[in-house]
Amino acid sequence: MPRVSQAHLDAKRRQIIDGAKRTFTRNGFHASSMQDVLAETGLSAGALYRYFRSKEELIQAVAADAFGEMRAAYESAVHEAPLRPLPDVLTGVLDVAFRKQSELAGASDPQAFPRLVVQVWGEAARNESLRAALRDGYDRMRGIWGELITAYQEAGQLRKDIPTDHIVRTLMAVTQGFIFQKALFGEEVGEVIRDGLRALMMTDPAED
Amino acid sequence: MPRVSQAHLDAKRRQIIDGAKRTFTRNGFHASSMQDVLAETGLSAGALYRYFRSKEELIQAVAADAFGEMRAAYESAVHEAPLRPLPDVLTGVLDVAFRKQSELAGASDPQAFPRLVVQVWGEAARNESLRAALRDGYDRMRGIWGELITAYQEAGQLRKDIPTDHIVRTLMAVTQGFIFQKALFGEEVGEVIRDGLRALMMTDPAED
DNA sequence: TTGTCAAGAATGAACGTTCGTTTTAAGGTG
DNA sequence: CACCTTAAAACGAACGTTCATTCTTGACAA
Repeated sequence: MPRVSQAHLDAKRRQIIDGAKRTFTRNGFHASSMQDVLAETGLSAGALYRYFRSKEELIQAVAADAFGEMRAAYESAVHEAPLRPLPDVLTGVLDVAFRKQSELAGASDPQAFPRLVVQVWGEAARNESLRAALRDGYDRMRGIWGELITAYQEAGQLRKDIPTDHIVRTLMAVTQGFIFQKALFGEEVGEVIRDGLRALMMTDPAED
Repeated sequence: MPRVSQAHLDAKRRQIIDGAKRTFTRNGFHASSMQDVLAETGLSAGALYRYFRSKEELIQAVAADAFGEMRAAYESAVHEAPLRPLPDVLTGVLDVAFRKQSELAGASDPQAFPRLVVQVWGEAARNESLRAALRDGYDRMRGIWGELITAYQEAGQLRKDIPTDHIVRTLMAVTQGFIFQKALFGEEVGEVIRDGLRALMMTDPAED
């Protein structure tokens, strides 16, 4: 019989992941030492190693957590009012993702989450199993977004003679690019992405 | 008076950077040890440390080198035939960047260069001075691309009532997103980006 | 042309440090 | 008391870097 409740165990795990997140955001996965993580969480080595078998496992958990937040943002955009302007949809994805993180870490640096995401990308570029996990997640997103884009195509708002998935990947590329720009340069993104897409889509200026 | 020619010194430096590039591409900056780099270059520790004072300095050099190749690709696109279709311009940027790297490393993995670029992004997210260097480089690109996009706007191919820089940043975001996608998923990018932009821009299907 | 030599370039074992992880023992709870 | 959790010290391995030493180079005297 366990000495502490499951809820307590879960909370502890969360505490570790949150501290590790802050540490890794600040200094990357491999330039952060376990001692850095321990200092940030306020735990001892023994305590942490009860919940995570290795640094590798902790990295996986943090990366999965961060990616999960991103995926939730992408998927929530699908459930908004149908056929609203595409620029607003993309802006919404980034808004949700960035806001979510701020809530979690408590009024944190608005660049924090994008920076963590970029770290995850870098880690995925060298870690096959993380890369496979991201690929699965993105495949799922592409499927869901495919349905969304199909609706725009059938409504005559996007060309029908172009593969839906190509449009999806291009729109996702826009969001990914802006995550990068936010992470590195910190400038505001919402207005830019909305304007940029509007210009490309030749939306009638009178619509604004 | 030096005992060996400047050309020899330069070649040695290039040899180190190339070996370090391969190593860092494979395993990231901080998960690669100096011994990994030494094995890849075929040099001894002392030899390498004659050319680079520290691992940090080597990382900076490799990152600057990789970023320089990207910047060259972006800038070369500006000097192509004016006002050709924007989707082709973006495809051209990525083509140039990816081909350039293949030449250098000799018929290497087509994902190698995008992966290195993503590693550079991750490093920039935690390294202030590298981040500042990237910001300078991107600022310059934005300026040059601004002139390009202004031409499209004045030719009536893009809305004039939207800040040029917002369009530039959005187009750059597309390329950055596809670098990420290529790095992680390896799928072909040229066709996708061309199609995706065409769909967004509502280009008349008959044009194809 | 050849032999000599000073100085630069390269070597690789060894250094002190810090890494991720394990062990040990005290603390706390049912 | 019985048992689990935690803290803290300790571990061997691996890290980035140095340095005493050996090799290599090219100018120059003969």
